[in-house]
Amino acid sequence: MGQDLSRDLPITAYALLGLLSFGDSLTGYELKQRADRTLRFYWVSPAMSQVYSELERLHDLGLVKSQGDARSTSYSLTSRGSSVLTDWMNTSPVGFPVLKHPVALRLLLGALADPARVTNMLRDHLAALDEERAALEQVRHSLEGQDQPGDPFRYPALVADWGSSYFEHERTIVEDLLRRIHEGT
Amino acid sequence: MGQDLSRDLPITAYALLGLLSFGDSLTGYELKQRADRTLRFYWVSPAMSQVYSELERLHDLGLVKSQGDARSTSYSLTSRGSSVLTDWMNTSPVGFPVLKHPVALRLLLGALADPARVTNMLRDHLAALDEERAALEQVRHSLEGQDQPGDPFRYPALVADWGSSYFEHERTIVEDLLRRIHEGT
DNA sequence: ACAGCCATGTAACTCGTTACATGATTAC
DNA sequence: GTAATCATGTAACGAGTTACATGGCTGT
Repeated sequence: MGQDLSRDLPITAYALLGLLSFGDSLTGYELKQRADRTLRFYWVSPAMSQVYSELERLHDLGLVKSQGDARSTSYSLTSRGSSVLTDWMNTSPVGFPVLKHPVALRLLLGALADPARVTNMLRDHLAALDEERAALEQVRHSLEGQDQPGDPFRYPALVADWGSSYFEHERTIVEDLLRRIHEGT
Repeated sequence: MGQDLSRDLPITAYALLGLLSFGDSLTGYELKQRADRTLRFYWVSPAMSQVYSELERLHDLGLVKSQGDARSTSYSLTSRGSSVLTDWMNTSPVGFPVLKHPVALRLLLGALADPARVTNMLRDHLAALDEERAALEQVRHSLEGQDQPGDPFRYPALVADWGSSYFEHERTIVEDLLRRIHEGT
């Protein structure tokens, strides 16, 4: 029982530690909500069941401590957890982003599909993009007033701006593509 | 033996079928190279071993046919493979992109890291971005002359332009972030 | 001779998902 | 009372990875 301390954790584990690094104590359920609100834009929001199993592992490793009963347990970082996370931030190899883009993948094969399907797909993507962007901007607004240098949410604010700008630009690209597809017909 | 025909294939299987939909016949090895050159920008380039196992499954399902011996086997689409792929293009739910962005994830937690580390990370990301973009633009150039409406590589060209524009914009965002981080210090 | 590429696979393993199951608390 | 939300887990499974193993062919 327990975990092999010599093995590296998956990045998702560090991400969850990161979500716990803002000073509060969260239940698995709340942690999942926070992941849905923020983490999902730059990483992935793990399934509920994975949140619980990951918390169990982190607890076994002594990186988080729990309080409360079986009915409702909340977790917070231990000092070891905090130092492991800081160490990961400072020394782990970063790597290049991986994008799984089902719209681009299908556009690549656009010749195989009904032309109307391609157009609809891109239009639907525009709508989805707007929705996601609105959700992200809501998060961004909730950080206002605590987003200046030295404030606790400065970095989350920077990342949220990054995401917004990404969504905004993606919109203009897709609009462009729609135009190019139609002028050529 | 054989595969359960009622089950859906993973998207990666359709992606591989898609790479075989340009009329030629490829070995597993060549298919992996094509994935490394193109697919990796919008999806993921599967490991060598997965390419082989996926090809075996597609063969079992009658979606690709093989020619050659055990020394070197090349695969091409069957008409069933082609119609399954077209059907997937026209009817499958598309879904929103998933981005796993280790740089953004770490920037979110930037407060925990050495400030120099954050800066270096972003600068390294700029360099990596330029490399990736150069690779993609090389692909794009190889499509020139066959990228007009009606040409075989029109859609791949559109997607390559999408990718280029994405890399370009990501560069400007990161440059902006670097500026914002330094003016606030 | 030796390096590097072409080519094909097997085995073990982890991550992460979906489906399932349970029950308490809160709001209407 | 009943629906939604809060809360926690188990089980089965699939996708995809890394490590390993093999061997032919090509260029120098």
